[in-house]
Amino acid sequence: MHAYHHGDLRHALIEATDALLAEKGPEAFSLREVARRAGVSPAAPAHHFGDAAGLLTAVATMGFDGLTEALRAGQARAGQDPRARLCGQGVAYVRFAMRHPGRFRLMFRDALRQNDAQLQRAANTAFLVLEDGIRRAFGIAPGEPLPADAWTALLALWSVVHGYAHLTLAGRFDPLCGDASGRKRFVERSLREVLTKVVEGSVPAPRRRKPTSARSGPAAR
Amino acid sequence: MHAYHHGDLRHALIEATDALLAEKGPEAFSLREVARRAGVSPAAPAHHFGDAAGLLTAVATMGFDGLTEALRAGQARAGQDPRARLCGQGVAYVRFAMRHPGRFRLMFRDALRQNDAQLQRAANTAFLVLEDGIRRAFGIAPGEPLPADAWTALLALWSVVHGYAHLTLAGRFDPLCGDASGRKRFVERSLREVLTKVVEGSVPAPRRRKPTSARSGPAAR
DNA sequence: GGCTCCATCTGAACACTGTTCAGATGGAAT
DNA sequence: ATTCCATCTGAACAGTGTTCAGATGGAGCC
Repeated sequence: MHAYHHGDLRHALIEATDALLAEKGPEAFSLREVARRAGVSPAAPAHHFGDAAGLLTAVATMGFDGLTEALRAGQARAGQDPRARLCGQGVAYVRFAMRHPGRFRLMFRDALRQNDAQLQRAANTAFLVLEDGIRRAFGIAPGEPLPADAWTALLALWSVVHGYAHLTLAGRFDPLCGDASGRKRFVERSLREVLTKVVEGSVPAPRRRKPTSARSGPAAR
Repeated sequence: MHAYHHGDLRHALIEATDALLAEKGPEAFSLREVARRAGVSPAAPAHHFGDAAGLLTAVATMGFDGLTEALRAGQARAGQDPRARLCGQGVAYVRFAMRHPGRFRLMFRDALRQNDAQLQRAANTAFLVLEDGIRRAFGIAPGEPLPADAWTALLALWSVVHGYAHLTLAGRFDPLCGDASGRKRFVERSLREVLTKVVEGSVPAPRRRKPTSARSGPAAR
């Protein structure tokens, strides 16, 4: 009954791709394999995504949306102190990468359609969460351009979490922990220290208020 | 006369691979294309490298050797101040990535034979240059284990340069500079600031000496 | 109801990939 | 001069992404 007009094959293909990515990694991706898993002919995906790159781009877009959500949650869980919130974002960034290694690595490949509008929007949204955190910490209103110090802090924070995530996934830290099994423990212990050092080095401490009220002033939205 | 026994086909294949990587990137690598460029049958590489992964591993190993050299040079060019030397290494790391994007991206793929002895040695050697810089800055003798602060600084520095390099190559900073053409200028301007912030935040200032002698004391080798 | 339309999916084809393997080749050691 | 053997070929196989004419069947219209 549903050999044709599968329902939403589009969604099924995206899910199958994500599953394949999760268990075999992005290098082992195969369009035919995905079609096989969705129980469909190898030519079927072309009609929905045009290309293998099209399908991968859709999955990566979903990935960036997930990252955005994770960053927001990590930020919110960290309380009100702007620097703690930035650390919360950083931890969330790396945790996201460790929880979805295939997805994460896919998101920064050039096998994607880099000029796809949806992808650009999703990636930019994730980036804006970080920028928003920086604005808060530096007391810059949403419209204003960032001063040099803020740019530097933004780049430093983004680079450090991205590098940490990428190096961890590439197994480059494995000789430092207990060879890939204690990886999680190692990350939980060392990442926080790295983050606080970087944040303290490039983001100014919040202006002292009486420790009674938690509000941070009229600059914050 | 040289249809057979090419001389050193091994070397020719490595060079052809590197050239292909430079102009098309690692995602477009093809063993047959490399064989074609070396003027040889598609089965020839198998005898020297066994596998496509074997050839790529050899190229990546060469890449790590080059990175080691670049780090040493960048460190030496920065003078005697330990923190300046660390910044010099960081700049060299990112410049290496920008000069050899394909090579660099290949070096952190999992299409390699990660347990290859040569590769591990080469990668570890590059890492040790960075560790040596940290030892100098913290005044830790080569045999001694690193204290927690030094580990944190090492991870922070490595992560930040790696993340910066990777994000730049992925084009993730292009919206921030003049869309991919001013990339070089942007990097030269912002990287240094990022690096000094991170280094100053996680590496202690050298103990004050009279500004006459440049020697840094008996702790340094 | 019957009808047409059209997005959706198939099946076969094409060019390409990595890998394997029996055999040709020719330099080097005997 | 002859044997040996690392080196390389050519053909084969399975698997890949992509294209395209045609089958399928739901949705909308008369």
